[in-house]
Amino acid sequence: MHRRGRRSKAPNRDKPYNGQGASRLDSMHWADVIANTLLERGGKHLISTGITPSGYIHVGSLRESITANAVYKALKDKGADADFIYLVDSYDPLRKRYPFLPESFEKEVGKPICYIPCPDGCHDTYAEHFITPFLEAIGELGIRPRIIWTHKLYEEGKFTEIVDLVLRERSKVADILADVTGRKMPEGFWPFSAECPECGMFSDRIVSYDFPYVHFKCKCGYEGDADIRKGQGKMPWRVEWPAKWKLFSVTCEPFGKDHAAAGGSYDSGVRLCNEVYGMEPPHPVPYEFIQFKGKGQMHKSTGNVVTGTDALLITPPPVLAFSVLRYNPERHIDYDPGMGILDIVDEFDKVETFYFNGGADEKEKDLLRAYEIAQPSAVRNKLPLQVPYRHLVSVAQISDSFDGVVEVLKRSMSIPEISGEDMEVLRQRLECVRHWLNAFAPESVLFTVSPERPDVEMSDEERAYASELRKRLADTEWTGDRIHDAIYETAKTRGLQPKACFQALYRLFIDRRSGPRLGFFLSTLDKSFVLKRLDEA
RNA sequence: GGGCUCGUAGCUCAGCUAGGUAGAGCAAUCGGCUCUUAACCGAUGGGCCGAGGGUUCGAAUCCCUCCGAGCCCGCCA
Repeated sequence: MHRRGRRSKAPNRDKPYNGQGASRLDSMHWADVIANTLLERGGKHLISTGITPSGYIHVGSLRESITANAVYKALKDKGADADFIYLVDSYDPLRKRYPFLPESFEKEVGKPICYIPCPDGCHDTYAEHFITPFLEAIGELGIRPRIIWTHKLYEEGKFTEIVDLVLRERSKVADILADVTGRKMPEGFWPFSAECPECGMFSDRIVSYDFPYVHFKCKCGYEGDADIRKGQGKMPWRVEWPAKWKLFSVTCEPFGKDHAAAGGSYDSGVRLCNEVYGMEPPHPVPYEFIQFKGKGQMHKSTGNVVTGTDALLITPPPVLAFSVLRYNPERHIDYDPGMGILDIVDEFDKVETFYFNGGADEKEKDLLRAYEIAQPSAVRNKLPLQVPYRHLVSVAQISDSFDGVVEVLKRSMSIPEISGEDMEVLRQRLECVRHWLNAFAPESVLFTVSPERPDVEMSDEERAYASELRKRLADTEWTGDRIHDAIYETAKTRGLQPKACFQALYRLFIDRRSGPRLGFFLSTLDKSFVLKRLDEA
């Protein structure tokens, strides 16, 4: 069905890239499928998503933004009238004192996070403290929705009509919730909690309603009125979520599978849309969570998580986006922050090559599209410089400075010159490699070139070998191959096992018994440094 | 009690919404001037497609059942 619609579009409208621009491929990438479904509904489109920034925000939430952004981009690519908003649920109460919070925050539990102070004193509020780095992170991914703060919506009275509606229809709302969740609704259920001016907590002990005032009693003993026009209270989650759909006319929303379960909040939202709000519910895009391999399930509440920011520290942004976009949203992702990350970058580079140079087969077209959508900004107009990521892992450990790394790369890969754009990519990737080496890399790939001769024992034989190798290398062209040859040649003439020679040299340079391919490795080092070290053997 | 996803080569997964002789990457093995070491190039090996049944001329692909793994909902968000 979507196919027909797609075929009717002007074929090969424009041809941005040499032969493989994926945007005009018959991509059936899931983002395009969703976009097509939305287009069949016609009209304007609003993608909405959001979060309650109650703690450190993990990569799973990054998936939500990446997913929403992909649909948004796909719509835009098809010329649709589309917009994308991100709702920061800043008016939600702090659920509990999370382990990462000081004890003093015990008294803040129950208050809206927009009125709780920043735990580190670096932001104006608790909510800002946690959402700011997250928004910066998605910004790096090129995701820039309109940011909307829920507490402001309440303060500005945007929800007034809807709150009035649900209060008047409260028995209907209660019936729907009871029906969907299968639970018995409490006696005096009101779809509203008032914010107590006395203690700052929310109270759901509502006594009566007479527009615009909700009369309530607080646990703290306070009794009074809350003005629904002035942000003096809020709807509960299951009611508020569809209220946002109503307020903004949301047509599509990605959400975690927790909301998607039968009887979950999407189900009740749909019923409320149909039976109370009188609108068509948004097209759902349920997505599965991302798990960091070997780290167990992540939970916002434990604080013991790999945050979205952390993920970006070790993963180049387009690569992270790509690694999410390549899978269907409902598929769970095991994100391997260990060696696996090297594979995913390699995969990304391979797809990148296909994108620009062609060679992808039919089945890989969706990957090309994923690559395209993953770009934080416009797709480059030709194949970017690709430095094998694994090579970068070695080089990063040889030189501390960026310039030094560039130097080594130029020498070991014979790259004539590097464009500004490529330099940026390189810089970004190098940063990621360094963070990865610090935090996630397995011990087996780590090494340090000792600036001074390491305190290792060398046998007479090994010393003699080093001495002869030094002589030979002095006249050797400084390339990996030649050095490699020299190492073997020397071993041969002295009747030694190459293995033993390798180990001796590794010990001498990095104080280990094994390491990166030796010839290439030494070629990345300064020649006089190498000769000097051999002298010191 | 209910829902979702997954179970295909050692690992990560394609292929399954157009049923027709099993794919990729990584790993492994072997080669690249008598040279094992984590760049690069090339080659090779490796899978009764979780199990059982059904539909079909034909099923990894569709249907049913079962087994196994993970997660979520039935508090709150």
